[in-house]
Amino acid sequence: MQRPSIPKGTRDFSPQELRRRYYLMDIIRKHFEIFGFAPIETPCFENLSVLTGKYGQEGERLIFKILKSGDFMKNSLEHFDEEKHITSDYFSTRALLPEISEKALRYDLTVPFARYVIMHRNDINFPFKRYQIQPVWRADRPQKGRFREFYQCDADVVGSRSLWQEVELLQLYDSVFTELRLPVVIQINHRELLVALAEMAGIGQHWPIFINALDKWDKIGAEKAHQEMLEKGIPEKVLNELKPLFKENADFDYHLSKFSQLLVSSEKGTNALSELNFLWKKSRELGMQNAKLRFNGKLARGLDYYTGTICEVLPEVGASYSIGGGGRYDELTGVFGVKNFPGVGISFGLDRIYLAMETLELFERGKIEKLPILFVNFGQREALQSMREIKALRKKNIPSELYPEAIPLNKQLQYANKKGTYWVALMGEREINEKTILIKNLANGIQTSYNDLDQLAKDYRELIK
RNA sequence: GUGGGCGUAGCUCAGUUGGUUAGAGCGUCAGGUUGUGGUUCUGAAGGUCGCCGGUUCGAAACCGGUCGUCCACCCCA
Repeated sequence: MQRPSIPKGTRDFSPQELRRRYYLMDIIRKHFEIFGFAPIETPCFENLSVLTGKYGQEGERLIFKILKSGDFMKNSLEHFDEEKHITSDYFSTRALLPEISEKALRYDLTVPFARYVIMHRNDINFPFKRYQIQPVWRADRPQKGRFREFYQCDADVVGSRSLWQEVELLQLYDSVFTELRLPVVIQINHRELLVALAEMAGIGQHWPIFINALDKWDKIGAEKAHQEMLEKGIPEKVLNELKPLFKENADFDYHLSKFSQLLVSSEKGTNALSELNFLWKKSRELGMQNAKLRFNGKLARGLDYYTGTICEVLPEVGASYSIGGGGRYDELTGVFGVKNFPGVGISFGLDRIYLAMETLELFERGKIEKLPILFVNFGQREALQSMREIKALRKKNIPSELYPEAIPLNKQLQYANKKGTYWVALMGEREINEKTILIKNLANGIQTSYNDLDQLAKDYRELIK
């Protein structure tokens, strides 16, 4: 017999894990609503044409394509006989793709949202603030903190160029991570600043190459990055000017003033810097509860569609991968042939937030597992009386349940213990006669006799608060 | 797409230069305990050593292939 398995990079979620995920989702959703975002959902798969050309070369490769259902190869093989196909790369994946696939799993939530906005633009009241919590799929090779199926929690605003949206989104990040008690650093940069730098470096339209090398600065070290840029044709003189700009541990103001001096003659650069300055100043005046804002001139972000401010969230400790990211994309709907729908948005990476929370042991059991009180089953007569009490407790929103069978008490306690139950209720002959309920706290073994259901409910509510 | 590590019980892993019948801890199940769990004691079940081929008198071990998995790069949440 064949052993069953699941595709690599996917996971089953068991009760304890899923409760923790729901806890995170509930908090994120709550703050989305408080900030005035409205929920939408889009299909798990889109027409392939909606997704292609939006994510850059790397991203394109990682889109999961869905095979057509028909017998499409039959057609292809007929064509194969023709001479012109034999000489071409007809059977290369690229050439074959339109023949075998026209749909794909969504790669992120932003592009489907842009598609949604275009299709519903006559019904939408702009500026439109939407949130979306759904899985996305990437045909990446899995590793630590990287899955092929994972959840994104996105909040985006479409229809406003106001920088107050950016300020608000930073506040949103701060609110969520403050409630989660997860210390984070939000790194901020601006796409136009990078473009301006590339222009100054004299490599104009090849700025992605420059950005890519810049992005490696932290990973491979300043010297190697320097060397790589030289090889890519960036003048030594320019590099020497740039170097001090990427100084570690310098504050926002330091960076802004240094860049301003360098880019005085660049309109793009000056504009980007004034936008960054606005974000920085307003965020400071409003105040951030916990999240720390850092300027990072090396932050690039690979997705093609960003045009303005970009940001990335990292856990303050044990930071190896981002747990959120976002930015402004003023031209995204343009690729669908509709202009003037500027957008800006952020994403929370649920799975990575989960990992960071787990590492720092920030999941509190009482907040996450609202486990029911288990009533022991002593027999038919006691079970009926237990069910009466359970019904009353449930009406008070106290989770409770009856063990379904009258097996020996130690077996029932064993079950409760494994399940993680906080309280077991014993209602046997003794208790029925005395009109009481005996509560056993499994954490410490202490037993308390209750004759008032309201008091019992109140104490339990306190316990799982 | 590129590079590396690891596949032995449900889980984590031992297994000597290749040598008879493959082990431990945890977990599971049964019992000591039919109104007291989590501790403890006794016992039991559980394996085509990932798969295919090769070397050998003999392979869990060595070689080749293959599949799976984890990690790193690229990129990203």
